[in-house]
This record gives sequence, structure tokens and C-alpha cells, in this order.
Amino acid sequence: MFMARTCGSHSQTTGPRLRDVAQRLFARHGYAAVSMRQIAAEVGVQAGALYNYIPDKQGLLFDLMRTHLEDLLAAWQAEPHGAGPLEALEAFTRFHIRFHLERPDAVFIAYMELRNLEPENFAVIEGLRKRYETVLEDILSAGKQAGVFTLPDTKLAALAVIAMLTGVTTWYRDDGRLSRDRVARIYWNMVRKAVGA
Amino acid sequence: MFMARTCGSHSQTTGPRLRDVAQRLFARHGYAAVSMRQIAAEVGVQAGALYNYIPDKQGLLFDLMRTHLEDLLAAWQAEPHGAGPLEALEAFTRFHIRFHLERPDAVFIAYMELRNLEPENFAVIEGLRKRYETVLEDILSAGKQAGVFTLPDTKLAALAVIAMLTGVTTWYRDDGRLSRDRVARIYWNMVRKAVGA
DNA sequence: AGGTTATCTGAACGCGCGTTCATTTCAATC
DNA sequence: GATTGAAATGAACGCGCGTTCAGATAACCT
Repeated sequence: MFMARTCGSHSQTTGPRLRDVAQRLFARHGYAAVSMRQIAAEVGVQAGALYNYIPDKQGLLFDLMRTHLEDLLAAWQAEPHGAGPLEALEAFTRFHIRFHLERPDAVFIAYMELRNLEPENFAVIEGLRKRYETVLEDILSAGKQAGVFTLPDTKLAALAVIAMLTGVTTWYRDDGRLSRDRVARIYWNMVRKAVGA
Repeated sequence: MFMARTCGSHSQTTGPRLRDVAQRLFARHGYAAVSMRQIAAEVGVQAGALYNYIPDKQGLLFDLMRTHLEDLLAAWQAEPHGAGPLEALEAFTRFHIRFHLERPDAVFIAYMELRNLEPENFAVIEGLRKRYETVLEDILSAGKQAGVFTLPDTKLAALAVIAMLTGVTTWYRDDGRLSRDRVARIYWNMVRKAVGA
């Protein structure tokens, strides 16, 4: 009675759409609170069809989180790092804010759904997160050694700065008082002072 | 066949136990992922008995969050604020870290389960959260006016500082490298520099 | 034009969910 | 020792869950 394929468009699109929809719904309502049938409805398909693209619900969550963190690390690699530690820290600050504000849903999921990962999946995600923390820690460490930064504890400073920067995603609105650039400038100002440079 | 009450102890304890257990499980696995039957099992009771103490699951979540935020605001009122803005900011920093590290589960829930609140409950919780943010904002504002702090944007600074301080709860471990006092001291150092004092 | 294959449907599976309630149990009171 | 009433049981309610799969469908290939 109904069409097995959407008229005029290849089902090449169902895979990406599934991930888009899942990302939005997981971010909005939480992984545990969203059903496969809700996702399927928004994709425009029956629930069973989703399993042509994912092994199961857990695999879908894991894939979203892993992709996000791999994108994050790859994007930083592709970013101009600047000459010295001070320039690197500014680059990191601006990069982090820009990257995170561009994908609020993925960020939300990566920070909030860790506890819904099965142990082995959790280990992978946690490893990627650690790698990103190390990026900042290395910058701070180099700057401290070069006498550019004043830090009582490099590791804590890295965690503090990342928490501060990531916090932007919880309140920033595109139609708000400040532009992204303005926010990045203000935060860079605070970060610079916090590390004693 | 089974006892309706636990031998020797009044059921006076079931209410508090219910909240304790729910808080721990919600923090660990998330509100949507925890069932009333799981909570009941840990309390040592059948699921139906829980409804002698709560209206429904949503009411339980709301009660946990409201109580936590009211405790937070009341505890700050009872705290010695110090003489000037600089002293007040130091008091706030140390208070925030101490209070949050003492109740990691409640903190987790208050930050992660906002999206599982029904709209009217959300409004109440959001109002309490705003009131707490205003506490810090007022301190920063006074310090700026007094020329003690250098801040390009008071509101952003307040959000940044709170995000930074609350971040402690995501990594701090009692058996870790640093004591709570040491962590508080290091963070106060960074906060002080970040606000230009 | 006809066959192949990727894709989707629709029904089914067992299960656990939040919540209600008549009944039972037992500490406290008289 | 009988009465009372708060507290807990255990069964039941309808429902939606994640997942599977045989069968239907339509785009693609020759």
C-alpha cells in the first residue's frame, strides 16, 4: 500500500537523516527518554528500517559520540596553532568556543550521555576526551616551562579552562546580546589573565 | 507471607531512604533510565509503597532538585560573606567548591536532569538557579564599581566562573592527588587573576 | 523487459514501565 | 487482649519499549 522508498530520492539519505534526527532528539530529551519509534517517525520511516543503518540503539549513541570527538580532534589538528604558547592558547580558546557553538547538540550528548554508554564504549569515548584535554595541558605545560604562564597546577588549570569554555554552550543564543566573536574575545581575555599571561 | 514492616524499625525511615536511593540512582544512571521498581528494591520495599511518600516519579525528581537548590541558597546566606568584594569573591569561591563537593549526586542531577522536568517545574528550578547566579553577579558588579575587579562583561564573568568552579565535581575524587582545600586554593588563585584582582 | 537487490513495511515477540488499589500486616493505643 | 490506622504487599491495568523478520516494493542493471 505504501511506498517502500520515498519518491524521487534515493534512500542514500536515510542514514544521514537518522543520525541528524537522533542527535537532535537525544540532545533535547536524553538518550534514555527517546524511543526508536520517535526517531523513525521524524526520519519518515518505520522503526524496523532503522536497523539497516545501525546495529542497535546503543551503537547509534556510540557512533554519534565517537564521530563528534574524532571531528573535534581532527579539526584542531587542521587549525593554525600559532608560534608560541600564548598564541597557541589563544588559538585553542577561540577554536574551542567556535567549534562547540557550531554543534551544540553533539556537545550536549558528548557531555551528558557518558553514563549511558556500555563499559567498552565508554572507555573509547573517555580516551578521546582525554586526548583533547591533553592538547590543552601540553600548551599550558609548554607555556609554564617557557615562563609565559604562571600556574600552580597545570592539570587543574587545563580542566578549569575547558570547563569554563565549554560552559558557553549552556547559555549562548544566536539571537542574544553578544556575537560569537565578542564572546570569544571576552573569554580569551579571562583565560589569559587566569593563566597569568 | 512477608512482613509489612521491617522488624524493629519504624517506617519513619522509608521516606528519607527513598530520597537518598533515588538521588544516588538518578545521578548514576539518569532519571529516565531508573525505574520505580529499581528504587523500591534498593529501599527494600515494593514499588507501590513508594507512593505513600511521593505523588509520582516526576514529583520525586522535582523535590530532589528544589531541595538541593534551596539548601544551596540557604547555606550561602548562612556563610560569612567577608568585608569587601574581594573577600566576598573568595568566600563565594571556597563555599561553592566545598558545598558542591559535599553533594556530588545532587549537583549532577540539578545540572543534568533539567530537561526531564515538566515546564512548570522547570520554571521553578530555573528561577532558583538564576537567583544563585545573581549572587555571584552582584559580587562581581560591586567589585567592578569599587575598582577592585577588571571585567569586560560582568554577566559573562559570572557564568564563566560558575562553570569553572562547578567543573570540579566532574573530576574530583576523594582519594585523588589533591585535598579539597588545596583544590579550593588553586581555583581561588585562578578566579582572582581572571577577574583582574 | 525482466531479474536482482537494496530498502522499507507491518506485525509480532517478550518484557518492563508508572501507577492504582483491595487486602494484609503489625506497632501503638486503650 | 481488642481496636485502630499507618504502612506495605502483590496483583493488576494498559502501554510502549528495542528488536526481529517474512514479505512487499521500487530503483537499478543488463
